[in-house]
Amino acid sequence: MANLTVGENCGELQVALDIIVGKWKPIILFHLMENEKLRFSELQRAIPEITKKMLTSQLRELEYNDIVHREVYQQVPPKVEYSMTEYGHGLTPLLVSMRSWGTEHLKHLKELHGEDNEEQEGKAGSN
Amino acid sequence: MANLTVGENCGELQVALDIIVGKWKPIILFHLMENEKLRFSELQRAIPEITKKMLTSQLRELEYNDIVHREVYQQVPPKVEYSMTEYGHGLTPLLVSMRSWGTEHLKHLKELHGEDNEEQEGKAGSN
DNA sequence: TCAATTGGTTTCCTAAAAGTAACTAGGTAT
DNA sequence: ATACCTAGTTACTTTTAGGAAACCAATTGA
Repeated sequence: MANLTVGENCGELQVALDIIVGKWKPIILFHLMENEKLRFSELQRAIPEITKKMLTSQLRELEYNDIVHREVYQQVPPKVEYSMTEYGHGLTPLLVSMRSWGTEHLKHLKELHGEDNEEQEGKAGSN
Repeated sequence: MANLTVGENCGELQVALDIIVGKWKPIILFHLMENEKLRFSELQRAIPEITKKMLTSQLRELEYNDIVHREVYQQVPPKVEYSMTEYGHGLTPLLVSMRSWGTEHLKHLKELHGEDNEEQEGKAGSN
């Protein structure tokens, strides 16, 4: 992981970030945090906008990182269940903290900029 | 912000994520957390690999979100100082927690996969 | 007169992330 | 015989993030 050399101390933060960024990972994780076990198709139904490809790839990355467990039942039609690992549950407090901070920040932003301008959202629009 | 409708409860997490993702934001934030005030050029020197364009855009987003303050001195050659806002300091615990978690996770990954395979790093290499 | 200074902006380009849609296996129900 | 089911994979396209390099303005110092 090349970014480890970037900063004196922030490579580790990137490690944490890498696990939860990816447009779909947070919502996948919250569903798994709330549900104990979910089949592939249940996740698909819970997150209708996600494609199979994305769901698969995000789950595989989470599996690689030992955050979720993948249980394959040898039967037809196939059945695969996903669940948080014991280790993965250690991520929960962080996720919850981030969500709380985000909730407060939304309010803060509305006070600052008003809730009208839904366009720019801080991405410094030009370029 | 379209993602607010994605999940019942994870849009807020995305809000938090949006602020700290971006290849350079964490390191910028850590420098500002440690330094009280830094000029644009000091940040450039502190993070040599970053381009002006990236530094500018990341700082602007942080400024929009009231995390950093931008102070312009009307003089030539220009002088601009960046610092964490009071509000921005509220982000520090989260950043520190994420870094800690990342540090531990690196160890965990090495136990699982060994420290040899530096290639894939969980991005599920095929496609 | 001309280079050096700072804090940018602008245009163009590449690489990575994400989306679309078609295809697959193998057993079951019609 | 054929359509349907699940949990994917594959090939291709679009979108977004990020990078390289040139340009700029106003003043100072040589």
